[in-house]
Amino acid sequence: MASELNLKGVNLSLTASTSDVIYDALRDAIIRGEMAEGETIRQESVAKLFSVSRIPVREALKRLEAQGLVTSVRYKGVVVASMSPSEIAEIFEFRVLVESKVVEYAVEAMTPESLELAKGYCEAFAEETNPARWGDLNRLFHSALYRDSGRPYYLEIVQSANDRVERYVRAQLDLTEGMARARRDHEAILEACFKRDARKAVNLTASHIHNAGQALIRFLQKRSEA
Amino acid sequence: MASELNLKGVNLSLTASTSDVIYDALRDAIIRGEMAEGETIRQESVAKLFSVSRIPVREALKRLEAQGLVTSVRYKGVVVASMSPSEIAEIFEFRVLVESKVVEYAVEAMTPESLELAKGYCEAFAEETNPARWGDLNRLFHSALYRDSGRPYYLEIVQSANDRVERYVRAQLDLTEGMARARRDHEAILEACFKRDARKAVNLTASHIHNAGQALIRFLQKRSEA
DNA sequence: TTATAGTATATTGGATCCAATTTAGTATAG
DNA sequence: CTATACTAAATTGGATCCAATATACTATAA
Repeated sequence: MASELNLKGVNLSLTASTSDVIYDALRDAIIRGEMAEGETIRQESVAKLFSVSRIPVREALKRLEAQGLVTSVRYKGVVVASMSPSEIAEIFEFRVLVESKVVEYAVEAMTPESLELAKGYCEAFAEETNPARWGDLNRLFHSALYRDSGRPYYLEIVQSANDRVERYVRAQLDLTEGMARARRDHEAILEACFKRDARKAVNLTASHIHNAGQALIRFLQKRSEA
Repeated sequence: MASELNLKGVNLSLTASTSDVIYDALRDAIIRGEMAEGETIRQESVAKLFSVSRIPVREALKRLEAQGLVTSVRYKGVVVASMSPSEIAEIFEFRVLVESKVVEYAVEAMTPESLELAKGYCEAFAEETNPARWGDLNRLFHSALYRDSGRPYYLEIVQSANDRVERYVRAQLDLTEGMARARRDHEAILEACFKRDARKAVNLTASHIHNAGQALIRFLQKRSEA
């Protein structure tokens, strides 16, 4: 019957199958960095965790594979995908290209509600003391800025790209300097949006993402040398 | 043991599972337009076609769903995804943005082999009389131009975007004017690449995709009015 | 002691079976 | 004749079972 309930603005479709639930949970665990890269995901252990058979687990894993979040080897299993610095750098470069465009489209169309929403997340991000929440608030802030772009496909792609590097972004945010810089960047971007200064919002978004990527690469190289 | 055989430049990994084979076949059928949009795909009929059970079919369908090529409704089945003109227009706009960049990166790095390959496909495209082959040659030509970009992630995204609109592009190519225009565009782009004129190659690629998108939208609107 | 062969266990891929739900079809009431 | 309620068939989602393969372990030989 596809009944739905709308709760706190979150739309929970009751048509979700077990496989969907498992997909969401695994995706969440991966992008949050709760599973180490290279770690193999055992079908049986996931199945036990959710008290189901391996069938829906396997379907969830196929979807994660299609999204590039895990890689699979026949008769061996799937492992959490790991990315080389150059792969990460490429994704950040791509994000600069696409998210800049999305902001450009969004700024002129941005509703007062979206601006307020973004402002709220920006403040919450700046005030949040629990590092575990920074990643969420960071994404919520950017999503709020993008939502009025009128470009659902771009947003889908942006989400997918962000999923792949999310774990590294979070590691970067945990560095206090990374966090401080992100906070300043966010405030500047938000101000440009309030002023409907598309050009400025685009440039600030581009450099925000670019700089985050550069810092992240430096961080990863430092860590690999140690 | 992951043995592989390399045949005519195509790398056939023998590690492919049944589910992979089915995924490839269905994806191919969908993007070639061999299945009507909105058509529901019955698990059992696909399973019979490949003489297997529904299990690998379901896994293949999950992957297609993650790629956006089909949409699924619980207990009803999956249907071949259909796109509205505005969704198609968005993808073409996106392709202009991303593929232009890819060409820019590729032109300077393009090897003589890639140039010859592109030339070969360009000529084959121009001379091919069987419309069913135009779509393949069109994609092979563009892929040849992109392959030296050094941006595997961009290429992944470009492929995914093209998959979604491929069926419509083919319909457009079938219009003789569409084909004639594509041929001229290809030759001009190729010439710019041979001359290492990145700026020109970028501009030509952008307008090539842009114009194809515009023509396609007009075509679809005409057809819907009739 | 170490390397190798062989066996046992663990794990994945696929087939078959059952449950939940939808869809098609039929009968009945108005 | 049409609309509705009921039943049967078709279809999907999930569980359990079996086959194929990989990994871990053990024993044996040098």
